[in-house]
Amino acid sequence: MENTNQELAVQIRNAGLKPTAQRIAILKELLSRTDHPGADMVYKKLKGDYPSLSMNTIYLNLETFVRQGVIQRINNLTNLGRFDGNPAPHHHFICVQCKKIIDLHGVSLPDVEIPEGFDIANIFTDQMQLNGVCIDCN
Amino acid sequence: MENTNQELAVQIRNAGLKPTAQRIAILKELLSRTDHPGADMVYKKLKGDYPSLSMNTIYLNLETFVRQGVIQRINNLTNLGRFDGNPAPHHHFICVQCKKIIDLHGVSLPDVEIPEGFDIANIFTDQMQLNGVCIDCN
DNA sequence: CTATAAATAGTAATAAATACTAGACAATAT
DNA sequence: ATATTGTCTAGTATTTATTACTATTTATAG
Repeated sequence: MENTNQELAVQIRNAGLKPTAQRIAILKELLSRTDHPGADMVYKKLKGDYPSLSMNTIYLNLETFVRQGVIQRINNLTNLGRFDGNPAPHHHFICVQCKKIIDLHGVSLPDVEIPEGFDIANIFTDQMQLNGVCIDCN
Repeated sequence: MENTNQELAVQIRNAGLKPTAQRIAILKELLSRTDHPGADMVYKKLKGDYPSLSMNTIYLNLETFVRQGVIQRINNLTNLGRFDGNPAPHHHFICVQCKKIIDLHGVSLPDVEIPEGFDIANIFTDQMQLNGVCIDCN
């Protein structure tokens, strides 16, 4: 179920954006792969077809797509290393706005569907990260 | 329940490390605050008491502490922005070793204790990040 | 077709993290 | 006490990710 450029253009226009060749290519690339790439991975892949493509364009458009709800950023959390003096497994809540991190205690196995060929035993079910908006930012 | 330098030194030595003044200061700082700081935040705080302190020392020792299980890194995930072409809320599994990201579907509210003054309504319970080790790395 | 507002490319700047090296320090053996 | 060994720190240099800036180009409304 590959998306045509036509369909992608419509999707982009519906988000209130101009469907440029670069945007279509970036979105198509994101939709065609399942590895949740970063900016450089997208760039490396598209550079062949669009030699003049700028890294800056990738960053700008990824951010624009996120803002318009066309895609989502997975680690909106923070690009900074963050540490916890307590090494015991526990959950963390991360405010997507101010990047505040709050401890959450209690242990439970979330009821998620486990993908084919995937071993539930290797998930640290006591070390989840929950995203949201903290009291202060709300 | 402030830890004494004595106690911290014991803890560091138990982890097989030399309890240097810098290490004690870094660990004490991490244990005394609840905001899960990054390297620069620790540095800024300690620079006053230890003018000769190097940023490099912070990085090295934080990593050393993590390796020895004295502290934990919260976003071991990745230092890269990562994106998902599907904007619909769903869970993600992240391999702490190879940084692979895998979609997990299904929605459930994990049974965690909510801290005082915290609003459960602001947690995106359908956008959790689960950590673990993927099949390939295991 | 033209005007204009938005988007891109390219370069430069910033910031986080890592690499490297020389020197300092501590523990132990002599 | 002195020498020896290995570990740790400071300081600088590098790499890498990201953002900022600006001139040029492109898409689209009029």
